[in-house]
Amino acid sequence: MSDIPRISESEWEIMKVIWKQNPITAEQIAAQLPVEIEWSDQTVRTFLNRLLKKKAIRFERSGRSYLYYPMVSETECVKAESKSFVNRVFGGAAKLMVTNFLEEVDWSEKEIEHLKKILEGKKEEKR
Amino acid sequence: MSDIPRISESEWEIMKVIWKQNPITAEQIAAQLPVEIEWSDQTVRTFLNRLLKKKAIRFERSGRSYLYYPMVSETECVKAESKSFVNRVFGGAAKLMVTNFLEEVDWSEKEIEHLKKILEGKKEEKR
DNA sequence: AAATTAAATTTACACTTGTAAAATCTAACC
DNA sequence: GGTTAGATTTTACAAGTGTAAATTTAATTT
Repeated sequence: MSDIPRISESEWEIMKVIWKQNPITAEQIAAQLPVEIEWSDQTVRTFLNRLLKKKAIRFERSGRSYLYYPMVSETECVKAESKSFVNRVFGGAAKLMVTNFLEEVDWSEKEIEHLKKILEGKKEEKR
Repeated sequence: MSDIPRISESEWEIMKVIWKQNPITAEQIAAQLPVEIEWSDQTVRTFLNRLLKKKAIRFERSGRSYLYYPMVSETECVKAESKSFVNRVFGGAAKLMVTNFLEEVDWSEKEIEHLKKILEGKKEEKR
């Protein structure tokens, strides 16, 4: 198990909806896509079929329509995609990447405290 | 200027070499790709041509071959690609992403200290 | 049971990507 | 100046993507 299929950019949009709520029908998925996405219903169904073929999702028939379920977890996919990204862009140096982002992002004081707390926790673990 | 062309996974490999060293010939690029990449010379040249077409690089003739130069900076591209990644996978929540990585990665104590220092600096900036 | 109709499946088509082979160009050498 | 060898450019082709329209299937309604 768990070799994650490669999910395209558009397919990610679909997956995010399914992960948030499932089982879910094609129609509901179309309705819950972010407003800036303007796909015809057919387009949504095409992506659903491709995700089915890739075994990223499955369905059960219910009345005249299908109920879709994820077959891969969001965590797995996030991990796989992150790995691919870090490899491509940072040559695998996840640490460089995080450092980069820590510096780029505009953190509030509260967030800074939170991050420091995480680091403290990490440090404890090491003992 | 500076609307970054979309650079594919393979093209990134080429770009990384060009960024590290330029001007550079096609042959040198092929030679400097990581060992695990086994592309024929033709393949490398195909990617070079695609990058030329996308205006990600340019060339100057030198003797019988070309010298290639980047037209987009690594920083710009890293930023663009990071943005696309964070949008796709974390719905734009860079902070969530960083938090995620902070927790996932196995940091050494030294690194933890370094990160904390960065955060301290960030905090200072806010005053 | 036939007709209707909403949903899924198949087909379509252009563009990108991975992977080169074939063709062409041209700087250099004789 | 013609030949050649090395380099670039063009062409190729299958798989993946974005975007749907056309077709088929099957649950509902009459």
